[in-house]
Amino acid sequence: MEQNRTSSQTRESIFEACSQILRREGLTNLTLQAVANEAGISKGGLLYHFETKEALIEALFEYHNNKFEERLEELIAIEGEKPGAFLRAYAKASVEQMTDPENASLYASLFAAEEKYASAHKLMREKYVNWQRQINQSGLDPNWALLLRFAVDGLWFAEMHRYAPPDPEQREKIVQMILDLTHHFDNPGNKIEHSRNPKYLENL
Amino acid sequence: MEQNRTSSQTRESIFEACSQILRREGLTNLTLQAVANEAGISKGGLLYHFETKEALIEALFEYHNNKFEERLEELIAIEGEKPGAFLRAYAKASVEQMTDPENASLYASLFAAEEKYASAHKLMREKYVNWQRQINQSGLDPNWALLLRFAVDGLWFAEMHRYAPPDPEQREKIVQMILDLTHHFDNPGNKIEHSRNPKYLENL
DNA sequence: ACAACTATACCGTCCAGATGGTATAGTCAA
DNA sequence: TTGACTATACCATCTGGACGGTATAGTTGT
Repeated sequence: MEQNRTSSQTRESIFEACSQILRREGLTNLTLQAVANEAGISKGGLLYHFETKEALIEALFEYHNNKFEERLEELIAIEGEKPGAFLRAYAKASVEQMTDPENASLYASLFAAEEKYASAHKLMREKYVNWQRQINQSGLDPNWALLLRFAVDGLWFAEMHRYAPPDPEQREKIVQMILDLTHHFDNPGNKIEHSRNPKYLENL
Repeated sequence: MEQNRTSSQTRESIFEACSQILRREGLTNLTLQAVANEAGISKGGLLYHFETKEALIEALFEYHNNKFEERLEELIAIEGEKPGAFLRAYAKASVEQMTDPENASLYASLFAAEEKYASAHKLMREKYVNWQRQINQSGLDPNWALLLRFAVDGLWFAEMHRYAPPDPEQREKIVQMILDLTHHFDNPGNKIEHSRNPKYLENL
């Protein structure tokens, strides 16, 4: 006879089952029955672990977020304490995620799920607030840093939805440009003035 | 007796009905019956105009896309033929859309709908390919132009999902930065080299 | 002018299938 | 004994879609 799995093993297999279904068939086909089948348990067993579908999806978001943040922490450690370190780690972690072609459809489905499941959306918004706080504290001019965050997020957006994404070579060049640009405006005392030839351009 | 509306009047009211439902209640509640109620027609009448729900949603995407592109054309005309003109118009049109607070939830729902309705997704991907082509031809260095497009799209992304978006003042500053940055690298002959102090920074 | 006809713009009803969720009774290994 | 399930039956609700029918507008032949 097979041994019963532990609760945490089963939970992990449920998360992977959800992810597989989202990759293959999208959010529409993510039914409780389908998840149970994919995870090799019954629907009753699934509902033993997650009381509602919304609770399942919220936990799924936590699962993927934790993976991303663990990788982010590693990359932050590698970058050290230099100005812009967090932003560079954020860019690298984002690119790693989006580069995996299997992930594009998974993340597209997850973002779509946020529209339906308010708790998942709330979680993501809190994550972004937290990342934005760290971007603000990364020792760069806040406006410049935010512009670079948007460039990263926009690249993610393009890859995720396959909206005219760059080919791999161009993507690499652009990522390198973004990383390079985090090495400027290190002095947070720099004030940005807006004119035809603004100060933040002269400083480069 | 009341006069029948023309087909195009009814279609417009159907699109607006869809949009209102998406703004208020999201994609989950965008049912044929709900759309019919909101538009003041019956479900049968709705299906007279759109044979399937997917056809309705595809047409809804075309409706909103046309509005965006009409405004984009206006702004392109205002910018004239200068290098980067398209990118500036694209940025301005995008900001105009996202600035309207009612639109945030509408667009979030529309993007979520793309995950479910392949024809709508296909339409959007083609639009982006077209915009990207014009960005490439706008007289800026292609890599730099794409980076700026991503900054615009990332801002849109943040506003749409309410992912730690900037407050209005900061948003305005960042938009101004993006617009300013389209005035550089006017010479498409500029080649970008990647080093610790790349050429594209020296040129500024 | 007017009847005959056609096309358009709907309405109201019905339906098979799927969904999330509940309830219950039982299994089985540690 | 208890935690971790399985298996099955069931329910209320909702969904997109198909259908037959109807009212009005416009066109055409005479």
